[in-house]
Amino acid sequence: MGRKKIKMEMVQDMNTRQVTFSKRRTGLFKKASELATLCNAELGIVVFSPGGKPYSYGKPNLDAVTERFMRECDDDSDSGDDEEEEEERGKSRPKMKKVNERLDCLKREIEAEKKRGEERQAKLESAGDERFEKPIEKLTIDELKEYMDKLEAVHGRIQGQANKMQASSCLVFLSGDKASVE
Amino acid sequence: MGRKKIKMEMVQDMNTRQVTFSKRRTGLFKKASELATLCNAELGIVVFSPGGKPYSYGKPNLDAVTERFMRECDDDSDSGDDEEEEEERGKSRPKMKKVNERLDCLKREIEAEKKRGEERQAKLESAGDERFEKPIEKLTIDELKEYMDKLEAVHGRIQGQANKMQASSCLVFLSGDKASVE
DNA sequence: AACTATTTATAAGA
DNA sequence: TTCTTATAAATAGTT
Repeated sequence: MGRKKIKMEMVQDMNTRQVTFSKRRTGLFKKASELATLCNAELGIVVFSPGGKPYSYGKPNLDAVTERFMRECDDDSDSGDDEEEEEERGKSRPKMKKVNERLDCLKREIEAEKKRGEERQAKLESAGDERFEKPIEKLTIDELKEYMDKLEAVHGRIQGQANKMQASSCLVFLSGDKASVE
Repeated sequence: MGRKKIKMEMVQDMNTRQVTFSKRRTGLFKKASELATLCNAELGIVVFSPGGKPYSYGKPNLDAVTERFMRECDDDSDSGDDEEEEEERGKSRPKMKKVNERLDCLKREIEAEKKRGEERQAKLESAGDERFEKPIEKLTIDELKEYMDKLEAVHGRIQGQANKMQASSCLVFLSGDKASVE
């Protein structure tokens, strides 16, 4: 439909191709809008120009159409696509439903993990200094004795450690602040 | 473009509307395929018939176009949609990129949470009697002092507790084994 | 971007 | 649904 009939193959001249794209994209979107209006149909189009720029049209809007299609057509394709390679069917489409399920699943995992973590943290905290306080009232005499023995041992080790440390700090002090201790 | 010019409004007669949809959908898909061929452009279309049946066209196939659009056009809409209600912009589109980011983010959260959890678990397990052994060598003098103070305090409390317990055990002994101690 | 000779799409009818 | 065809609409090449 023009001065001449053209062959249906890629337009060679880059400039002409860009012009053709512009004109025909406009025409396509107009046709789309007419179809939508006349038949009260929902529809969405996405096109990438030869330069890679995206253009879209949608009624009532692209998102609504996309979502509806994702939701309703996860498994049934009534499409007339130009698909050459059919092999990896079912792997290509994102499938929002699946993605959302996965998201929910991950969220639940996180919650569970956090809860477990908090419980451990609580235990840890109550196991630290608390160890020196509450439990004691509930120990038997024998347990107290055992505990005492441990304390004595630690006490001794601490004394030793403290002595060693004081000794080295003395050395540091004596050697002035040029030397460092490993 | 037919025997008569028609008004651009929804075709009233249900039957005629269905026919119009069929013809125009065919025309639209043909136009789309021509645009794709002539300009070597990727493009995808989804239409819902008045009866709710979905039809799609895509080159090289719908999924490729959808994914590319999702990936590249999360924020820039060069669209000419018929959107009436603009209020909830940014809430409607699923936005695969965002979803994928969110997914990755959640995965990382889980990993981090699990690691923290394991660390806590490890600490918990080694926090029992180990507390009395390994850490000491790595404490500073000040920390040692603080630790000592705590030990002294516990020591005292244990003594007190032991005394109380011995006292009550004496009472128990004196009163025979009929009485019980609270 | 505008023009226009031609081609193409399609409304109505069968 | 498909075919036919008079007519409306789209557009290739030009300016």
